[in-house]
Amino acid sequence: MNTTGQTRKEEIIITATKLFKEKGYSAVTMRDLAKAVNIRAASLYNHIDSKQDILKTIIISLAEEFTRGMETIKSSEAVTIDKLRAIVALHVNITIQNTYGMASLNNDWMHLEDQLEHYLALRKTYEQDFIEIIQSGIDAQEIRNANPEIIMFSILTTLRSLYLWLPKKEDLNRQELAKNLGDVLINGINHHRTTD
Amino acid sequence: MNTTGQTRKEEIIITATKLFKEKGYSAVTMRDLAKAVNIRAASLYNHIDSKQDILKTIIISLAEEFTRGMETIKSSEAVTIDKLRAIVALHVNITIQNTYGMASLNNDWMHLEDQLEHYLALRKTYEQDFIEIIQSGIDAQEIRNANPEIIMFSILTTLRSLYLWLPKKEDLNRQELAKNLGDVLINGINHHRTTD
DNA sequence: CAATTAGACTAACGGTTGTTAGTTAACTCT
DNA sequence: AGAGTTAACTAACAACCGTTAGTCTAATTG
Repeated sequence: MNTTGQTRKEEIIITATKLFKEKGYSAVTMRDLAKAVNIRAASLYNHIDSKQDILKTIIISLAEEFTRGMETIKSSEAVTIDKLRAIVALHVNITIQNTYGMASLNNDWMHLEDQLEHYLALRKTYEQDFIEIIQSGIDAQEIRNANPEIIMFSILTTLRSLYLWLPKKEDLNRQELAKNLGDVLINGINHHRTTD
Repeated sequence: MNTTGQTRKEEIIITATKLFKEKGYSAVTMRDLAKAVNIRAASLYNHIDSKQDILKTIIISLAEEFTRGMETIKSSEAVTIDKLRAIVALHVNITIQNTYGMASLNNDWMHLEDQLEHYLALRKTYEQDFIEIIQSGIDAQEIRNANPEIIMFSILTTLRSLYLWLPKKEDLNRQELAKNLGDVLINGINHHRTTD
């Protein structure tokens, strides 16, 4: 432990996460990472097992966090619109808390080796749960009868890209952002709503 | 020219674009690329200048295509909603025509070297034009008075991610997709529209 | 205080990287 | 038919990759 309350291992992983966001997993070398934490490359291995292991730690912990959040939302009693708002808030919260890691989750998952299958399973389940929520909202005539896959894609890609954009809007607090974003995603932008 | 009507150089660039989509620019080696076009790595250099040059070709041509499309839309006489629908169609069309390239445009632009500034300038202008269209729609009370940056972000990230999702929906034709996606993005998904 | 440990270091490994040089065989054009 | 061009090849380059081995020093522990 140092004065900032984080271990060297944590410092290495956090620094790696930042570098991975900037250049992608493959373009970051262990010497890059070492220089960023002011030690030699070989010294990294006193704290971590491998480069691959860093990526695994970043991605799997995030993916499992999303999975836990979705479980809670899925099993709640809320109506569909509120479940969707809860999903928006879930993404906003996780992204605020780990902005850099979201880049790896989105762009570097294919470089997972042992854990690739596990990750893909988590993602598939997440998307299935998402679609089921939308479908039940359509059935209850709570949301419009549009293609549920298009709806999910539209919302989910926006939420997955939050990490790109959120750092530029540090003035917005997370409740406000989740509210505004939820409004736009759910109610659209059209003032008159001509196609109903 | 071969029987498929494409030069060897075009074949190399198209193959590279596919590989870049799957693993990212940095993780694709010239030997990977050579194997995929059934020649030796050194032979690639009879057709292309460098690995970097391939990336430049992919990204800059796409970015300039978007810029030209935006110029046309911007200078048209259409109302805001129709301009936004035209932007959706622009992305759908370019993405259908060059699905793989969109991955590099989204994820590998930071590996541009000489052309990085040029790319960033194009992107900045594009986003500014986009925001101006939204703002004039708000002023004309055509679209809701929400944060124009959030609106742009929400729409643009969805459109930028189309390449991830479009290949799975080959049954949908492009007009239908542009229509459905435009509906969802512009009119939202809420059946009742409670927050107006 | 002696013994252990944690965490940095240097040196080096086998492999891979993008790329160049030089060669050769097959086409194209006069 | 001869000259020139195209596009493949082998061989090799210097640099860089992730990682290991072994060493040294300062802090921690019994």
